[in-house]
Amino acid sequence: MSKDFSNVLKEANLKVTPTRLAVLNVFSGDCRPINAEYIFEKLKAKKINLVTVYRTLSSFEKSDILKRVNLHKESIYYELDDHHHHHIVCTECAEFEKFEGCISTNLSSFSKEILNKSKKFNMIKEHSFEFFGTCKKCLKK
Amino acid sequence: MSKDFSNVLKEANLKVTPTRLAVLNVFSGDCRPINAEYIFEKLKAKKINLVTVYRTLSSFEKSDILKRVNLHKESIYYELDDHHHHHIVCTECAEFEKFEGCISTNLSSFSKEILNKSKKFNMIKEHSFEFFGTCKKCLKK
DNA sequence: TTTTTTGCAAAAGGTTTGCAACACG
DNA sequence: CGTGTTGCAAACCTTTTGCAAAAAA
Repeated sequence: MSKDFSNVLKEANLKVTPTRLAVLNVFSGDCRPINAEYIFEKLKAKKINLVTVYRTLSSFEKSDILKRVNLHKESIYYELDDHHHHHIVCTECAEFEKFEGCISTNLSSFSKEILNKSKKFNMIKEHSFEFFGTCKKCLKK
Repeated sequence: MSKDFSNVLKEANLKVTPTRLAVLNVFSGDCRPINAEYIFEKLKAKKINLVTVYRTLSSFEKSDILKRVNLHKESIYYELDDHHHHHIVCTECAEFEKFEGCISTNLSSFSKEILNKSKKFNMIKEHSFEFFGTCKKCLKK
């Protein structure tokens, strides 16, 4: 059931440890944004310290294995930095959904245009693009 | 130098107090996303409690006077909810810049398309769209 | 006077840090 | 064996809450 992510870690110059492999497996298991607390709960049986989870997430982010996601939530959410996509997020509950397309075609020309007009910036590294709404369940309440 | 925002407060059914007027003036003074700490510092002379600043921001957000902005920063940023725009944010420092255009033309048709495909959502209330990069000053370092 | 707002102190979250013990390579 | 990783305890920082005093309408 669990993949072997040793090579991912080696490529990132991170030592292969049971903790790190376990954390990566949580991400590949439910492929959606998750936070430190969630991983801690999922791995409770392995008695991994919450602090270690935070440090693991932080090092994975630096190594571009994980990516921070902005969900307007109280804590920091990450997901595997594998393919480009965005989210619709429910502002009432924890529900959300991925969507694959971006603003597609004209994004790169749009960002060039922005940079041309900009006095302070001449480089864009990434962008956020999320929709916020109320999910069907919350609408019924 | 300072505008009178009494009517803004009255329309929102909020009582007109010196503290609230002062906070609104900070926002209209530097029109950019700011956080509680910043307002607290700006109004230090008036000896306004930080807790009060938090409560003020919170009530302004509920009344749609202010809007939360997602800047990937550690604390919550707000700005006046007057006209639609987005930001380029420096990931290295506090620098950022507004830009007026949105993903413009095809945003609404894009969001309809997203909702058609979605199983969990049938309503979108708002969206985030921010560029992240390194500002010219930070690039030089 | 009634209700809302404010200040103070304290608590609550989420996240980070220091240091020593441990484990990967 | 050396350096990177982990656990534990404690600190930190931002934000929230409870309660009583003060101010708005």
